[in-house]
Amino acid sequence: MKIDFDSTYFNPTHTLDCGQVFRFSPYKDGYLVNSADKIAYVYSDGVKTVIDSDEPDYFYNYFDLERDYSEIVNMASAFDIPLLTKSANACKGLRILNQNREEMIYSFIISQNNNIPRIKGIISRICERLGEKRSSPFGDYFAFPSSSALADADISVFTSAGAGYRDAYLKETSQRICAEGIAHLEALGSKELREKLLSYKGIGPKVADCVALFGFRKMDSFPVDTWIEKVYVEDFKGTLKGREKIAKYLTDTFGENSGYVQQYLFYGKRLNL
DNA sequence: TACCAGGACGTGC
DNA sequence: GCACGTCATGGT
Repeated sequence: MKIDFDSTYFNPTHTLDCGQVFRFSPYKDGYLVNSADKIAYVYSDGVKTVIDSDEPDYFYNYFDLERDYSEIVNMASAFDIPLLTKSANACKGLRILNQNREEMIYSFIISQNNNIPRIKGIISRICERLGEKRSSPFGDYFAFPSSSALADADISVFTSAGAGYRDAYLKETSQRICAEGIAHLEALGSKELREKLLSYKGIGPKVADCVALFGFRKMDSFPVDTWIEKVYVEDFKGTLKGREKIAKYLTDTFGENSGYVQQYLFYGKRLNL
């Protein structure tokens, strides 16, 4: 089943390449996108962006298609910060995804002190080895492993996939989630969720903010990594020391718009706009 | 070779 | 509470 959307505010490249998602690959005129155990083919002709999937409802929500991103771009421009205005207008089609929560937890544990191409490779190999094989009109693929599959796996699976020292974090946190589930996280407010996430092995402030933002849609989260730290120093002329203090300053400044602003700035800085 | 990448943990103070 | 060393791995 296909659904289409105005491509001005839905650009597959911007949306997938901005660092919020790690499981996608070029395919024909666009990309194959994997989330949890699902797959979609997304492509654009410059006028319409099309989602082709057996799970249209899931991906309608996944790509946040109910939201009007013209308002988001206007909001970002209104702050009158050069990099932010430039990035928001160059990346009008960047949308914040609603991703699978457990997948976000494990993916961003892997992301720490790592780079995006390598993160994608590690996740891909873990899916191949522990995820269920599925078939689709676009070919076979692997689902993201369940927490029980991760918890039961020998730790060497993570190590040999390239996870390095993060192997023990994956093992320990998957065992905890396998035992506790994550349903109790869903009702929490941003602050309480962040605190709870920090109690998992391998989740620190930055990873917690990414999980809260991309998995739980807590838009008052502002993940501060090396790139945002660079933005803070170079573009904001900030003088605060320490990522936690910088994150507090940025969430105080941008409030419920933090998540959108963060992605524009992160992607814009990486693209050297 | 040393440094960097969507940092977090353990220890010492 | 804060500072600091350490933790795999691949690319530049």
